[in-house]
Amino acid sequence: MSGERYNPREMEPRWQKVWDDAKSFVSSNDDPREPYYVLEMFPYPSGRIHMGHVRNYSMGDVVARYYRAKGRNVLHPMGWDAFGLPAENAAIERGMNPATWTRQNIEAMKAQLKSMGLAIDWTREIATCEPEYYRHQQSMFIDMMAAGLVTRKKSKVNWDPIDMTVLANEQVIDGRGWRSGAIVEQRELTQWFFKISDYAEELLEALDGLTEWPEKVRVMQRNWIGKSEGLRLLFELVPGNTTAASVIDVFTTRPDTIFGASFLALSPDHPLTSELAVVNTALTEFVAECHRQGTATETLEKAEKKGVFTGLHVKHPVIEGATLPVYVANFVLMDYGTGAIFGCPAHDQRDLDFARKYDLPVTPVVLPDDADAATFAVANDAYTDAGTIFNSGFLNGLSINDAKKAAAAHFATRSVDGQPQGKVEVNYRLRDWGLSRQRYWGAPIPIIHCEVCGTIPVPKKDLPVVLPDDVSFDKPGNALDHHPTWKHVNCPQCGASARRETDTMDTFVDSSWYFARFTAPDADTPTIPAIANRWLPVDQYIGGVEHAILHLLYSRFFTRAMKATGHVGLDEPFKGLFTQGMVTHETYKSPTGEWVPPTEVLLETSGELRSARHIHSGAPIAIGSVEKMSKSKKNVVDPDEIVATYGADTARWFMLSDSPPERDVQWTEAGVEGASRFQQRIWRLVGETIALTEQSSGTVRNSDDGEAAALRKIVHRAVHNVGGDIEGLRFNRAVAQIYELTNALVRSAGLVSAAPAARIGALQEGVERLIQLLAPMMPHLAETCWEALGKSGLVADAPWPPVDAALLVDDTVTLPIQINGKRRGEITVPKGLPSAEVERLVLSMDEIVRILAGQAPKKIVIVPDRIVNVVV
RNA sequence: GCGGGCGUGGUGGAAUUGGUAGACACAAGGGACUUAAAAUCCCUCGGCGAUAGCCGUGCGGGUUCGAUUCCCGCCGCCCGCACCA
Repeated sequence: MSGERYNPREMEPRWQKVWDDAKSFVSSNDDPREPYYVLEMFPYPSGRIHMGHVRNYSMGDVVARYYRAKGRNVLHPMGWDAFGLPAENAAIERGMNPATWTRQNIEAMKAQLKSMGLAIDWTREIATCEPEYYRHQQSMFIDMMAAGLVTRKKSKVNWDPIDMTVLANEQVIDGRGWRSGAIVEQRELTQWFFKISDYAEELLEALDGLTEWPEKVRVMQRNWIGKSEGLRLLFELVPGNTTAASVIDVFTTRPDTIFGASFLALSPDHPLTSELAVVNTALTEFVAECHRQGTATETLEKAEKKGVFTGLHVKHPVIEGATLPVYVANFVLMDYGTGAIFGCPAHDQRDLDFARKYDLPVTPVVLPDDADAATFAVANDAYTDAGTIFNSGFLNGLSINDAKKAAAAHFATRSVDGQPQGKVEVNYRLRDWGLSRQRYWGAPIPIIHCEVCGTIPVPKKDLPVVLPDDVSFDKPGNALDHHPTWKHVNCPQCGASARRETDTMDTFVDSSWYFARFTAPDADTPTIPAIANRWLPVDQYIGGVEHAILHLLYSRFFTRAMKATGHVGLDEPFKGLFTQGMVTHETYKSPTGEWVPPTEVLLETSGELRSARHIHSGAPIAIGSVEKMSKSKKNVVDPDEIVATYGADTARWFMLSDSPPERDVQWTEAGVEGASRFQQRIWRLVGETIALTEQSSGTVRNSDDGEAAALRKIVHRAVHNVGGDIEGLRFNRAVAQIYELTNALVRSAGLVSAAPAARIGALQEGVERLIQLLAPMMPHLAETCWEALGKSGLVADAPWPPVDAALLVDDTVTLPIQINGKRRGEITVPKGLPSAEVERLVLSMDEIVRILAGQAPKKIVIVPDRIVNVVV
């Protein structure tokens, strides 16, 4: 066997079959060992895996295989986020049934994933588009409805005119649909909502407990929930106004600045605005203009603060006899607070811009600590920092915080319109989760609309509500709604003819609980709570940061909703979260400016200079910037081709090397070649080791010498470090450790032939450990080597090698010697040698005596077993 | 604008609580083997000097015996949010 190159194309399928036949990665719910649940975000079955998947699943697989070796009962499943629009688009473009298209894609991608040799329990595979899955989702929807977690309401919603469906707030990015990129319109529709806002405070507070999540994601969620504490304040309209309303309700976080109020402003969408606009044409025009500008404009920040006076005035709430004009202003949002504000120009930049434009008074009421009350004035920059309240009657002299409290207390005791004028209120930016989608390829919402009985949940015995197969997509819009018979049913309560809900659920509902379904994928109920509670929360969840809000926030809510309805017993679904970086690649452009795929580019180097030309035409190619792999820039590398050329292990190894996993990794041909060479190097090392062992058979293996002892130390250290790095998800460092160990073993193998047999024993043991360390990352190669070394069983089943703690510590230590902080030499001394002794040794060294040249040290700093610094 | 992160050789990146900066890898250069190539092996590889010297972790200060690490002030890049009252 030695001398031959390792052939991954031959060995990889072989081991995949062995693992399959041995059911190596099937996990049992009855296994008494401590469970460990590792999960990568399940893929959308687009038809082909991409390098991002390879990176994601390589990481998860290392974790899964490592904890298996550590003796944990590991759950590492895989499924398909299988509902969604691309299937419908394929149906429209190719006349294929969405189910057929999706199932074909799943088969193709499953074969690709299998070729990666992942340690996945395929017996638990689920696809969200199968009735066996979504029936439970429908059942939970009904439970959640009964628990008051679902509502149906008419509201302004985001309408995507290309995908012809409603989108949740979280799915609108910069005013555009997250999938289609179309500018989103506002429409009034009656929709189903999950009451996620009921959990705003809980979802916010629990973020502090998610210590194994990236800070970045927690901050993003915190901002998204957007808590602010303030005061609801009623302003009385001055009698004689042209409206039936008697008060305007305002939300503020700065009640301390109330004495500086100089106007009120309503949102263009405020009900009072609409009422007044009926008779006020200037206002009507202004509102229309605001709507034209919309929310899509990216220059909102720079947009001029504009408004129209309504003709109304309100009483100033704390200055007797004073009134404030009421405007409609373009910068006031209807969907935050009450849709109305009071403007305090001196201490809010927007209010100041507005006041300057319309010549409204600017009265400072917060005095900076170093300013003079007699001269302090606000010019073009509002003062928003700390200070003392002044110009403010009963609030004078207070700090901002004390003044907030005092103002709140004041308004709580005053009454307007028969209610307290001021009420402390907490506001959240988080809106309820609109889940209705006007599309076919999703889980049907299990509701029947009856003229007599109203909206009635489908009785559970009638679940699932199955999507019809015989649909046509010849008309735009919702194919379910166009189906000739599907929606016509009888009311389950009164029997009268009724209409099925034709909206389907947002696909983010599907992905909000799949991790729980994996724990009992064949159960008759959505979960088996005792089993789910044992596996959950997911110990390590791995995926892209693009789901920081959408999927991860929804899942956190849904888990709570499942708890409220008795399906699980926990709040947080993911204990550890890791967000991996993207896979990038150089981009290439032809002389005519077209993108050229890497497969058509021939790279050349002469010295440090790199150039490229077209592989066929020879035309020069410009090497462009490094970008995320994307079809549009054609800088994608197909995992299938990599697996076919180099094997899965090489691809996995490269994905784990060099770049820290949370950062982007650049795919390069040279890098893959390097990974492939390393694979061969391991194989040669194993071959050499076997040859050496055979030559020395019969000699005593356990005698020892210094070389062998040194090698053992290196090996144990590597085992210790690699384990720690995998647990900390520092795969790049684990890889570097393995390289170092390999280098040491190769060196040792080169020296061993003329050496005592003891060294062969140490070498052989070291190589076995190396193979075990390698096994989570290059599992096929590791099995091949394990077998060649004559080890019984699979390395996949071998326990993680124990570490002899005694071998992790040295009995001597090399101390750097600094003179005035600069390294001037080193000394090797027994560990723990008293400082006085170290000092004596150092000062007697020729080297040091020479450099000191007779100067007497002022001070000698000795950090035991660390460093010596001589100060002169 | 607000929030988060980052800045180290030609490149990706290492560096416990402040303690030998540049591990490991890639690229490059030189050499060995070979008829040749590939593969493999050996050597060099932060800069300037080239003797045992000096400088060096974005820039400028500071704290310290000692700073990539801590503090203050700048500059630059990336990501997220963005009229949130």
